[in-house]
Amino acid sequence: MSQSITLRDIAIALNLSVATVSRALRDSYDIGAETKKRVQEYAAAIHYVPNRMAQGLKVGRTKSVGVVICSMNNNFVAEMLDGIDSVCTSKGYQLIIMQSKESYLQEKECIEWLFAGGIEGLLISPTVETSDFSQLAALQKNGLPVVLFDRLSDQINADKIGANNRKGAYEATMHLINNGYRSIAHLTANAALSIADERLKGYQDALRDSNITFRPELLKFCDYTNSETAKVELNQAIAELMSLSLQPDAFFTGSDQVSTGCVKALKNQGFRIPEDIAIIGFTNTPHAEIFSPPLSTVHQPAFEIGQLAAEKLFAALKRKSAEDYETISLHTELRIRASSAPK
Amino acid sequence: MSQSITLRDIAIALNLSVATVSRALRDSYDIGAETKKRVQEYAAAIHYVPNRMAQGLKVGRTKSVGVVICSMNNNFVAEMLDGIDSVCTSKGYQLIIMQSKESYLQEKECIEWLFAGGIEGLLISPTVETSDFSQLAALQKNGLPVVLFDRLSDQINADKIGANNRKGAYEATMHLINNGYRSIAHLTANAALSIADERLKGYQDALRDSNITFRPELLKFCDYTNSETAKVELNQAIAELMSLSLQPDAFFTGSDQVSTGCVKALKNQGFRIPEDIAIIGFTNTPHAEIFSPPLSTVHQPAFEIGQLAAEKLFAALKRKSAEDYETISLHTELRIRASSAPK
DNA sequence: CTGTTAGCGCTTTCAC
DNA sequence: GTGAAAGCGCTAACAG
Repeated sequence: MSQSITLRDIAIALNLSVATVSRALRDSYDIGAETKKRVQEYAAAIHYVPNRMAQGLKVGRTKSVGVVICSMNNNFVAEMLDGIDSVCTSKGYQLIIMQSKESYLQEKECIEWLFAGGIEGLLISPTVETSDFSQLAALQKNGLPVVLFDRLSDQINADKIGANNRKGAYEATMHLINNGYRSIAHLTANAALSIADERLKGYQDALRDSNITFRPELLKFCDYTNSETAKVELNQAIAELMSLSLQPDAFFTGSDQVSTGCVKALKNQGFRIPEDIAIIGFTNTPHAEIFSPPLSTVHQPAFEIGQLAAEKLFAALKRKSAEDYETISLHTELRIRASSAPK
Repeated sequence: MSQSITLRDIAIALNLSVATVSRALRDSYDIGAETKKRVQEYAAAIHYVPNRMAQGLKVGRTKSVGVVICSMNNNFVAEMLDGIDSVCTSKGYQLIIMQSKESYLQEKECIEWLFAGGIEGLLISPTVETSDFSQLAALQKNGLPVVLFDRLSDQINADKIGANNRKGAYEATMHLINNGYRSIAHLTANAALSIADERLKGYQDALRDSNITFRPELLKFCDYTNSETAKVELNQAIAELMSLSLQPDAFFTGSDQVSTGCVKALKNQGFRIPEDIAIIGFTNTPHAEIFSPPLSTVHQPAFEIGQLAAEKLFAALKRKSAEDYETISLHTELRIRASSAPK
């Protein structure tokens, strides 16, 4: 139990009242310059830290915002966080990051912890499991601005910032088709994710527009919640696809983990890219260009998503009475490399 | 300003006293089952969240620990955080992550924010700029357990968990020497970092033990604090090295960013790996095996570093009177791939 | 079983 | 200019 230094300690040491010390530290007008200096120097010397719990209790809320993400174990999320961070820093707000690890329960606890700790706003990218948004809605009603980013949901009314996944997926699939591929498999993340669904739709749009019939056996969902089983699952999915009588000639992969995982698995199983199988994937890995072969990607404006989400949050913070919610989709960018070279 | 629901609100609504409501929610022994149920159901229905600032003020500190890292924009850090997270979750503690962005000032603010918010322990990997540890020391004296991880420092007495960087660097350099390379350049991160220093020492140890004279012109520091200038700096460093009359035949790279950056830069400048220049680097990128060519790496037990650091923290939390500090170095692992094939 | 009361550390009127 | 006192929301004696 850490015994912190309190205002009272300083007051006693300096033979002043608690009120005076408080005012001196907050640089209040009506405190003698001499006293002010004495107090401030003493406080600095003993590394006094005001108890934010007491301060927050008294004064309302704290200059901080919280963000809840599932995991930051990939570059895409890290970039979004950087975007959020840049805005918060410029506004003089502290950013508190918590991981939900794809667990709805853990997510609830994070949200509660953050709210109970006095954040002024919340940025969240929900877990796969999350379908009940009543907790968030309740907090919103209590006046807490909430912004969803990346993974969005219709279940809640709020500002939402994400990538235009459907369009990105459409373009990626079209690119493969234009390069002569016709049997395009789609490997993607957990079906419950909004982003997975949108990407699937984009993929199907492209097939339809190109008069290619959608073959359900070419669609594989890989649950990347558990990274231990994920690898096995992915390897199996690929094995199944590649033993089809009508083998696919290209993969469109719908997530970061699946994309890089596929390249790894394909190489391990002895397939050549793009000769045996072409591939393009949704991933922001900065290493795509030094893969063997360089990996074509659908690149998401991760930093911008984070930035915009944070800006929306601060805007909502300003106007208090939030009602005119907005959903914004940012454009993705096709980065064509050797892995999807013309057939 | 979010207006939260308080115990008083519930008390009034249910015609009870605040104390009774509090006890009912904490499932206290001496509350009627009926009342308890009524209170709990009502609280859940209106999504009551206890104000942690008030709670913390009253009861001491909160079940949470803080971690301050510079950036989580790389896999190594993310893995360490996962290690920390796993321990915290199993102990029922919340983990609050804050980024210092290599700024000493920002770091100070993070630490202050966390402490003021009532964390019970602190895990920290200091910034490049950090040389004054008096803030941390003061908090320690106030009873806050502090554990350093990855980036360590002699300037403070605390538990410290890191990789055996010197040995890892020694092994990597030896590996290159054993494979026939003699002009081994060392590109590494900011000189101020303890880990950079240790890796440099390991590199020099290996040269000495192999009777190869250390050539200062083969040593390049690349400041990766600013990722915009970093790329330029790295490209220039490589250009300088490769235009030496006594050109290097191998690189030993001392950090995550430098390692992958080097591969990129070398390829861009048209050098073949390992024919023109071999390379082995300190990095935990999960993609090393699908690089072109697959990149030899010194792999750090990132998850374990995080795990051990967190365990040390909880141990210190238990015994209160921390004094017998320990520094633990975990072994790194050489992962030999094609980029450092025999000359 | 439930209510009353005090106090955690801080800020902020209101006195002097 | 400085001090005294109230109160933020909560918990924990102490009463009843």
